[in-house]
Amino acid sequence: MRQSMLLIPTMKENPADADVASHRLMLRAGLIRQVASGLYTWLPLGLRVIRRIESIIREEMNQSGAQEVLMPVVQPAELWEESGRWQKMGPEMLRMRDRHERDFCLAPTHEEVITDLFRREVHSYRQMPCNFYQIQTKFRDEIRPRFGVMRAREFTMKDGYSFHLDQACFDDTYRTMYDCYSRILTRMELEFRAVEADTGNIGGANSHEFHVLAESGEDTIAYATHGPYAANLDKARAAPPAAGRSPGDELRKVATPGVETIEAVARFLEVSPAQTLKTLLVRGSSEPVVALILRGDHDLNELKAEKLDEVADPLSFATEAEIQAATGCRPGSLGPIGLDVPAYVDVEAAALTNFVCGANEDGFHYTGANWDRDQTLDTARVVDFRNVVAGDPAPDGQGTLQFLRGIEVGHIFQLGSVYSEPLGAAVLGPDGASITPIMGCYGMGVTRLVAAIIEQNHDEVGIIWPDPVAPYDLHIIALNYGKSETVREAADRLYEACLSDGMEVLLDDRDERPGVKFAEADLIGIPRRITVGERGLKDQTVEYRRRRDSENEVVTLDGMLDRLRS
RNA sequence: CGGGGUAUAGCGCAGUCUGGUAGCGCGCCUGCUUUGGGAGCAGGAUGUCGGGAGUUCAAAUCUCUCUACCCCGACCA
Repeated sequence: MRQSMLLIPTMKENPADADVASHRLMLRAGLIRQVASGLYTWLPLGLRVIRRIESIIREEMNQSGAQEVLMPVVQPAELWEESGRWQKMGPEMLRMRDRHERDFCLAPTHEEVITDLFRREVHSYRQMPCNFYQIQTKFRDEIRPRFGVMRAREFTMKDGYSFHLDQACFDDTYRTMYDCYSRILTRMELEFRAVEADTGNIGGANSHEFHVLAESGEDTIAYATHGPYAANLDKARAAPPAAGRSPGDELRKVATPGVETIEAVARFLEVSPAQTLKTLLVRGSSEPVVALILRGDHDLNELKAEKLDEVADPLSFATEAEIQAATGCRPGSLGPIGLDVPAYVDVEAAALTNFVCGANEDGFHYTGANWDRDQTLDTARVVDFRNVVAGDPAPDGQGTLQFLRGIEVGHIFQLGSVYSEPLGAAVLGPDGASITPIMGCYGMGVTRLVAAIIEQNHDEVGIIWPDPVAPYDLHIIALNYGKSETVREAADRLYEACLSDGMEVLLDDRDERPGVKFAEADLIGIPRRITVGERGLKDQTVEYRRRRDSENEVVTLDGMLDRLRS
């Protein structure tokens, strides 16, 4: 393609409202333009990247035995009523009415439609298993779109759905998809991690998220320094604590006037926060409030806590008034000893001896407190509900946990029969009995991948596309193309040679000054660049350089032509 | 939804406090010069100052109101 024919509106200055690198560079390099919050137009360069990502995904999915379909973006309410999600889905599902006053939605996902297809068309165990996928637009009315296409409302996703007669067959396909996802991300030259993830309300043993590692990522992932363990912080576990010292200290009630935070208590009593207990009150599922007791230096993991039987889901903290009503004291002086509400104790908090905790009386704390001697510990309610911290022992004992930031670009998990069951999808088995299939679901964010790739591949001056996803393979910079006959001839020859070789090549034939061309070439980030100028052509040479490198290689024009043809 | 912020030329911003008829840089157009890292000179075009209402002789500026967008917290590919 001749650059003079392409709309690549680059920007010299940084757009005011883009503060992550990928968003800034996508705007500056003319890949996207915002239309409204969370809605973007993809310009020619950006679209080419999407297409290349899609074709890698397609190749790998097809090779893994999945078949491509295309489902509608606009879907009838009836299907969603069958699954119960018309009611269950919140305002992130955009609903609308047609001219006949029928309800529709813009699809945030496609379980209902694929299950509907399956139940209509697949009737025999002989046709099983099935694995479908599509690459298609999703719409989710996100509360707060941000970071450009990283979290847009309209986005492109590869979503796949598989159907199985039994668990073993599902497990097999799950593994295949896991490997497929790993290959896709590897082919894009991304540094990524597959991590154990929260399965949400669907359950099932298997769920993995695929995270592209980036400081700007919205997720925290924990990984073991000397083993395979890796998990989203939401779900990460640590090895249980060793037994503590034997209790020896005397229980003492000390005055701590006005000292209410863990930091203040620890400073005031000259102990480490790790030697204190923190007592949080949240709303209960049956009781008005439930206590969650953690070690002072640990944070509550809200997802884990939410799953505890007696804790209300979704999790919500008790207000100060509710705390006063339940305990007669302010939040800063709570503790387990003599506390008259149901309590869960985190395993690490349960392992403490001679600890400091609130005395359930304003302005007082206990020191030298011990479980069982001073307060009975209900072992049935000793569970893990804290966030792991860096340095915790890995759950399998292989090293310690460390943190990384990640961008979630893929998620695979088991759906069980939560869609096949209510929608009545079933096939007949060899014995004539009806079998409700187990389903798997496999998502990958295509447009998010564009941003993730840039997060990992850029420098101060622009994008550095990895070869497999670059919008063009080669950028020919023709200096003074409009005026110099020699430059034009040489550049055209190179250009034609590339084209006839089936290479994707961009020829900068514009009437711009060299500085402009170089700066924009760096910004756009096409991985290989040939500079054609009169200076080199005097000796029949051109310059070749990879975007990642800083040095030009001088090559004869004929040598370059040979190289391109080979 | 809660908290914070912004809205002035295509982009980035000043002007708003202290009302007086809109400006800077980049970009765009024309001409000349220049041509290996975002050129120089000269000339030029472009604004319902986010919308509406109000106060005033006079509003980008003051008041009220609506809207859009951005940032920080709960969702997710």
